[in-house]
Amino acid sequence: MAESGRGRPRSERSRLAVLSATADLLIEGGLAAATVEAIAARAGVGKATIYKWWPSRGHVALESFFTRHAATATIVDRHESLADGLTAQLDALLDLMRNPPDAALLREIVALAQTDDELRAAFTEHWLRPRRTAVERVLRAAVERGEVRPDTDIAVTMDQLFGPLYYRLLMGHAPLDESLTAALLKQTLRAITR
Amino acid sequence: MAESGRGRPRSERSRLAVLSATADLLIEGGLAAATVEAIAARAGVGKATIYKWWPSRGHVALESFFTRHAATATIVDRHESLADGLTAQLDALLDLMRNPPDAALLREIVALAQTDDELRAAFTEHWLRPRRTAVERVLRAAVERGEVRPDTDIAVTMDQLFGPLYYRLLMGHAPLDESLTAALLKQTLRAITR
Amino acid sequence: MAESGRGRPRSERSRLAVLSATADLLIEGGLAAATVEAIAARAGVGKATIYKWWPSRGHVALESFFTRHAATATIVDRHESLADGLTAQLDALLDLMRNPPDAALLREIVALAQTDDELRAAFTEHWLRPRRTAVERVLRAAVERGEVRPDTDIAVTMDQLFGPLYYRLLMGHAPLDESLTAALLKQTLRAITR
Amino acid sequence: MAESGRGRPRSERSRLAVLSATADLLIEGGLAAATVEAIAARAGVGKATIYKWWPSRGHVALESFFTRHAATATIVDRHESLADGLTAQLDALLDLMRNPPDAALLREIVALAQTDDELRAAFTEHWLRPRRTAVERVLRAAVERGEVRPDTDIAVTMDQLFGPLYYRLLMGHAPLDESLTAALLKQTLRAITR
DNA sequence: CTGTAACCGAGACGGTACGTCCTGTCTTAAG
DNA sequence: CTTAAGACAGGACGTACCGTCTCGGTTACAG
Repeated sequence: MAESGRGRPRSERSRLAVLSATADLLIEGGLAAATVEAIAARAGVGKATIYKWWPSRGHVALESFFTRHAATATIVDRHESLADGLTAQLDALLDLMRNPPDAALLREIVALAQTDDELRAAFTEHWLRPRRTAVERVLRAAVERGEVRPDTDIAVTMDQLFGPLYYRLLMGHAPLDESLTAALLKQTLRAITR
Repeated sequence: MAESGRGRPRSERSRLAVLSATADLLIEGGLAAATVEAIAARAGVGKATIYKWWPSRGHVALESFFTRHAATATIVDRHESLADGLTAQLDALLDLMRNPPDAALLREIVALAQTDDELRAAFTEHWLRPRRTAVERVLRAAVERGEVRPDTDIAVTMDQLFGPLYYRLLMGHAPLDESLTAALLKQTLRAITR
Repeated sequence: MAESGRGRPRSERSRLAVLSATADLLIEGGLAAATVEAIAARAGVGKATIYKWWPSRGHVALESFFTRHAATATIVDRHESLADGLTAQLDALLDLMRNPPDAALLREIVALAQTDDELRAAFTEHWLRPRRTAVERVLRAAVERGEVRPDTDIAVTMDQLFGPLYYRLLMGHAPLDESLTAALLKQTLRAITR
Repeated sequence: MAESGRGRPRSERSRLAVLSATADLLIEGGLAAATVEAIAARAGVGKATIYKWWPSRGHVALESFFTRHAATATIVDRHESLADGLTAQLDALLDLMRNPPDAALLREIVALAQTDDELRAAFTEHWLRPRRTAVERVLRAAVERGEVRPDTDIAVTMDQLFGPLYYRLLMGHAPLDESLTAALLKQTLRAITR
């Protein structure tokens, strides 16, 4: 009953200015520099405009981060072997984590998400889920082919693949070096294949 | 000699008042409530005294947290079997993570540590390391007994045991239920035993 | 055009709340009690708002002080005789200095002004200048009437009228009693009239 | 009754170190830099030692200031003429006020004295009084010689001589130039001589 | 083609916490 | 009993952001 389309529409111009300003600030000074005030000033946008379209600065950063890394989520979609499929996903994530600016941002977003439930949900939904879904497809295909034991707990298996990467990223107790994904994969395959 | 013992000595009374006030605030409102200002006010202590002895509020919270959980680090010290030794450590950590106040605090400390290198180092050193050391001892003993393959990467194995717990704690993509440690253990043992 | 009138306009409500809170605090505890923090708290205003519109707490106190004493500056504006004109101005200032709260505040403002150039300039401009201008007009009129010697140094004459009052106020070496202005006037008239 | 000479005597070494450190700090950064903490640190003295022997930092500064300017108080002590005696005193004070570091310190001491009654008393007693006494002696001698009218208010006369100097020093509304004392003297003599 | 609703930039607002500085008091060990 | 050292409680400082608000002005659909 007339409710849509009335009034001035959202300015696409502002949306892009915000995301671009945020990306710049993130590069220059990390999430700490991407305050709402700084973003608004740099983008030539009112603070209220930001609050109107994003729930918090974390969401803006997240959207900016997603935009840059949309591709890596869906790397695996072909009839790859189990090992190749998993390797592709893990290496893509490891590469990202080994790029200092990306790693810093990822860490800071996870940090922010600990005190911002909405952000944590968004991160889980739009960052973790696609990657887990891709890996899950690979694993389920291998189960069907009989390569992987049918009683395997898929969720736990994925946690044992991804978990160690985030664990090292966040805690810094051990390096995220190139051999890591191979070692993870080796042990995991031994655990889940017949 | 001389140089030490000069001047008024540090007040143990204040130290305890700070830690006690912090513990109260953490319970009541989480890390967000444990501001330096609130701690100082509640403890009847000057802010400068806090800054003098702790580098940041995160360290105060960390010390308060450690004090409460000092015991769990060294649970395993007997001639336990491989499975029992690992289970004991993992379950102790899982129990802590399943206690909402502890879980919330742990998450917030990890979050703070992402933008406070000194805090991250302290957390790694005094929280992660003792637990990893205990598990490492169990694993090495099993290697020597011939239970575990000698070419096993101990560090990666520990990451596959602990990592998934922190991963689920921080991301919230899956529950931290009682069956988790069992599943982790089952897969890991299959991967590392002959 | 444009550029002015942009953004939310300054809140008159806040301005008045600040001045009123300051006046209260000055009465209750003198300038020492009128800290920026206390003013902000009492006025229900953010500290930043105070810093935005006043360079220092001294300026707030000064404005509050001015508001109360705006009238006394322009007492003399009629065709008064030389003696009456000067007496009116001096007595008005002496009355103020003999009122303990006003005297205390005046002393403290002068004190603050010694380490705050901007405040000293504001005090000179908005407190001293109007009073000196009024007296200067009286003196110049008397010069034109031939009552006062034409070679009289007007500035020094005013310093000899006002100076002793501030000198006694600030040093406290002698009382500011009612006979003071009469004595000052008597000697000064003897010095400057033919 | 044994009461004196017990225990360690006051350290003259410390007293001098404090005064010397204060003098240095006053030169370098004015009274603002001469905090009790800074003096103690520079002098290699405990803060408590300062508080034990001086009521406030203002008194330390005052003593340091006095030490440097002890001479000027008693310039006049010979059988000088009225004009010469007054001129000598006024010019000595004006010279001091025209020396920027001295002027700044004098202003700041007067400022501090507005909120420190003990300091104001000390300043009046040891700074103003000797100078006023010297001038008073000159004036009274002139009265006795019949040069000055016997009904002259000596105190007010001195206020009209000294007051304008402090007034200009503190308010800065007019310069403290060389002609000032001459003008003051000219008018004052016209007012008080027969 | 005019009214009106939703948007926009600018930026002021009340708040909260920050980390620093200084005060005046105190608690040691050394002399 | 004084001293140097220096820790202590307290309190104000001036700054930085937060998230909300109030302006004047713009945009575009609806009547």
